Amino acid sequence: MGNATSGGGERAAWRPVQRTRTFEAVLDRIDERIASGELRVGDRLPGERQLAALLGVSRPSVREAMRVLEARGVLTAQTGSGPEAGATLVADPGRALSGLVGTHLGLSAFALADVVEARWAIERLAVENAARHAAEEDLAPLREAVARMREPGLELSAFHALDTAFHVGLARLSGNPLLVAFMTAIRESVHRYAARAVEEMADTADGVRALTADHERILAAIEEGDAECAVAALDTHLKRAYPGVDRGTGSPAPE
Amino acid sequence: MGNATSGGGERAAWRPVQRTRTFEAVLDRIDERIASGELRVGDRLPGERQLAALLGVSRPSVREAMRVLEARGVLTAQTGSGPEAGATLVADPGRALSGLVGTHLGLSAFALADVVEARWAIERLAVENAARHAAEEDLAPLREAVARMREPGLELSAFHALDTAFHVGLARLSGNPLLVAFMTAIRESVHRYAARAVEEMADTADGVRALTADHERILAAIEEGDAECAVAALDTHLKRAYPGVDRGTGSPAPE
DNA sequence: ACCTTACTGTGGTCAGACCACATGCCGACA
DNA sequence: TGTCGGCATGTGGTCTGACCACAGTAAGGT
Repeated sequence: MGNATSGGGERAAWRPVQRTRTFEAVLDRIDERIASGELRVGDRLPGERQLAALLGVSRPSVREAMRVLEARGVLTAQTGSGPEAGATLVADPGRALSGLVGTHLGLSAFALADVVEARWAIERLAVENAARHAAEEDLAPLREAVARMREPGLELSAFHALDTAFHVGLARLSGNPLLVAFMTAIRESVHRYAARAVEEMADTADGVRALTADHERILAAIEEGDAECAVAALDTHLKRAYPGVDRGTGSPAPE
Repeated sequence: MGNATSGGGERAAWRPVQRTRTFEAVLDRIDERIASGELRVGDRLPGERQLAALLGVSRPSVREAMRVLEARGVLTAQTGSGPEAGATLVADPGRALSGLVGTHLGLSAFALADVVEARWAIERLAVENAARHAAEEDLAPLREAVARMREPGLELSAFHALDTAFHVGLARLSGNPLLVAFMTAIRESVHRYAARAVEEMADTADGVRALTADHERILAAIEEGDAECAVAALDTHLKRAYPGVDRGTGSPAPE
């Protein structure tokens, strides 16, 4: 087709043939089977050599496609033999999103304030949903996290871990896996790339106490099913944790 | 752990040596330089062969790391020679997020309602920001998109393209690139994976008219800087476009 | 002065080999 | 009879070296 430059009467613009690298073709084949439901979480892909033979490509091309799927958080690979070995489909969007957001933070494509702002909106939604329809038994992990924050002599890193557990648990309560992925990514990438800076608040015993009290208020509001109050408590909490970022709260900031 | 079942007196758990694949090591090296600011958008990486030599690894390992960076939307590769050739750092989180969200949608790790719900929260924030501090000249693209929606005999696909342009443009007005990426990803992946189904609304001329009127209302509210009204108009719009999804609206934001 | 040609360096692809690892079979030994 | 050790097998992980298509660029011929 469009190879011949001979003729002269073409009026319609030539549609440029876009080069498709073979690993992208492999990716498409796998994506098709995922979209059609033939491949589900827990399924294993054929071995790299076999898959390469089946698709008529080389092993490196298959492997590059694997790396992309891994970067999307839908594949893990195990060496060895036996039923555990091979490439397995998983659903781990959190890790994948962390890498994405983290790298873009490093590139300054996102500012820290941008990320915090988006997180704010996401978490408001999560808290609201949690207050509306959270099952009683699902609250246990959150209660435990908050309780541990009260333990005396808590290490700063331990507090941060509990804080993460609390907020990710909050997202989990919402029942929306996308929110969980988002919260996981934000916590991890902000922690890795923005280092301290943001979490200086928790440096003092008073800060820890205040933040913990916020957590308790949020949790209490969710237990009572009071969405409005829960969101308000969240706003207070985030305003305390990120003093530099006013936006994202909606109305309380009349500029 | 439990690898060595021999001894009996170890009280500290063995820290399992985690295997680091060499492409991950390469990735770390590049990530470091990104995080430290040595590598910025627009910079080029050394050639694959050279980079392999510099890091003491093979070219395939370097290439696998490249594929991951590409999947994160921070790298593109051009063949040929000259100043345009080679691997260039970019910031294209939208495409990367699209692949991620799309694949997870295909895997049913996310439900369509989950994605729409998150989008709702994100777009509320975007619209609010836009109403607060959008520059007058930035509104032009949106005005044009809306105007074109009024053209008679509009193809369905054309309407969808304009619709996408409008909503992504809305996110752009917010000044938060993360919101832009998110909106791009949602539009594209929902369109690819959920196919029609969701957009049946626009099937009728009446539907198109109603949705276009919504757009005009949103735009008008932003022009007047009335954030509250803009968000309300957005809610109306999304409620109309996705009748099945009630959540995400929360309360009309009283406080 | 212009066009053509060959060169160079880029990413893209391939084939084939070897390694480390994990399992499971099976024979040797107690 | 039971257990332990080692081999066979198959997995992903890695490397080497080669070739291709492509896009500039410089040298050469007209």
